[in-house]
Amino acid sequence: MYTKTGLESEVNAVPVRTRYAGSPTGLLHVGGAWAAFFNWLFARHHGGAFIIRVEDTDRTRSTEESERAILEDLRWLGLEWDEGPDRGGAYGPYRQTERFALYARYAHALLERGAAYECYCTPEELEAERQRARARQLPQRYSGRCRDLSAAQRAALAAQRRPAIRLRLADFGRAIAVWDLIRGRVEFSPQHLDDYIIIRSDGTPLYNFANVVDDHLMAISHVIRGAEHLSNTPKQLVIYEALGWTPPQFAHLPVILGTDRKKLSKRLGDTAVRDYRRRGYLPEALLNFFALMGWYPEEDREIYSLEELVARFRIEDLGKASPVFDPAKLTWMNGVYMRRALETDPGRVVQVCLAVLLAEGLLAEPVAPEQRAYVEQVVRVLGDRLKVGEDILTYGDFFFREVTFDPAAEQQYLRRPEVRELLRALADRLERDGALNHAAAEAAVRGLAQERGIHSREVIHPARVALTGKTAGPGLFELMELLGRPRVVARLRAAAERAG
RNA sequence: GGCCCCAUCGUCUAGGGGACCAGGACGCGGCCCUCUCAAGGCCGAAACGGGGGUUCGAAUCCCCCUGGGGCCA
Repeated sequence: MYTKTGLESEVNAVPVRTRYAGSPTGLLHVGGAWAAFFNWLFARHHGGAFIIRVEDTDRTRSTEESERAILEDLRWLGLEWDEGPDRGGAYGPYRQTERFALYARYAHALLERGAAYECYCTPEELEAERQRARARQLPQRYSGRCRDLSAAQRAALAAQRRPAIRLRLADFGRAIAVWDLIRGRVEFSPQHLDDYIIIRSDGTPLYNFANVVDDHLMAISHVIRGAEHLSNTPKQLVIYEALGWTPPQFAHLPVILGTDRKKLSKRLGDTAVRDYRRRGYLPEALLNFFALMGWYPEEDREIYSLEELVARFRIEDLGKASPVFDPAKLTWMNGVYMRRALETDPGRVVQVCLAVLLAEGLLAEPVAPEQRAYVEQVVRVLGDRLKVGEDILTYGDFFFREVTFDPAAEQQYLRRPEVRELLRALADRLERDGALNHAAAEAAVRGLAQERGIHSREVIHPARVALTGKTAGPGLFELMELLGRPRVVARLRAAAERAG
């Protein structure tokens, strides 16, 4: 009955159409972005269409602002879609709240065919039922009380309240098999399934129903979604059959986990694409990283261009096990892309860093050309230390604001009796000289060290702390040149005051 | 509680009966480079959850257990 898919069958004549169906109840989650990416890859690989559908039936939690933010982040990632709420298409509307008439129509079709029935139980009664079942450690299933009401009973109840609509499922009579492109055949026995509500008494549709109606009406050929929906699939298949529809092919992706091995949650760090965007990650790095969760296009290789990923994508190659999201590896990968951009397109790195500086309030819009040029210089000096945009702050904040002394650094290099005098002497030397460029800075520092008969390190380390507040960072002479003589001299003298 | 899914280094994974005393990457440790850090180079520690089978032979196939995850308006 449900066998039309077949694992080994090539994608058939049906045009490939995939979709990302998210709820606009917050920012785009990395798990959602990951699923969206695989849908996008599959569609692009097959020259098909990628569709965005907004599942906003939960009106209390859905917002337009969230929808906008999600679309914006998807676009930022580069996952352009062919149809969606903002650009329309032949299968719209693309928001579920605009499709209620369709759900009502098919719910009634189900009712007429006897595949669904009206249920007059109240949410309170049902909740109480569940509580009792839980207390006795019994399966939490619907009693079926309204399944076979007589016309008279129904009329009596209808006089009092509006019914919900339930799908008839528990007495379906035979096993339901899901053919999953990743997992193979998964069989469910309807005895363990429950008559479930497809339309609430207030008329709003539930996920398992709206999803089926939309996927069918939008001619979705491949439903690629998280494994949390695998148990929903048999319930959905019953609707396809009752309505005489051919179901799409299914592929259930593993669920991305946090380092606690639980579903990725905010407690353990950033989980929204927006978080990474703000911190100065590159979209192509994010996508490359996503590709390596649950999939390895080739052996012994991690860096791929988008084109390569599109060309290689095969849904059968996806893994079944749930990957743990590892931000450290993402950061490493972003560094690879940043270094590459530094060589081929430094303007991009500047752009990413600029955004961080603006967000931090260290620069304000509009950014003047000379400010931008200054940032370009800082980026050049910081070089491959910039693994993510926000590294401009971790390694170079002192280029944009007064020095903040790292306590450990100060303790190690400024709390020495001879340092106060040494920094003053360096300031004196620099003040005497002309322009402060790399060579002049080096000459002054090395000259001072030689004069004192000490290693240049003895001057360099305290000077770095004096100028930057840190022990780590760009080369001293480069940063001195960029800082310029007035700031260098002032900071050396100020640090001398603190020292000793 | 019921049903379903999953299981190789800390993490992402390669592996689909002999090519594996298990390969790559991140992270971690050491060394080199060096004014520090970063990058880079070299080296290293680090895994087939357990138990039964099948087989001449199992990380690879089957079963059980254990563990993790998901669904049950």
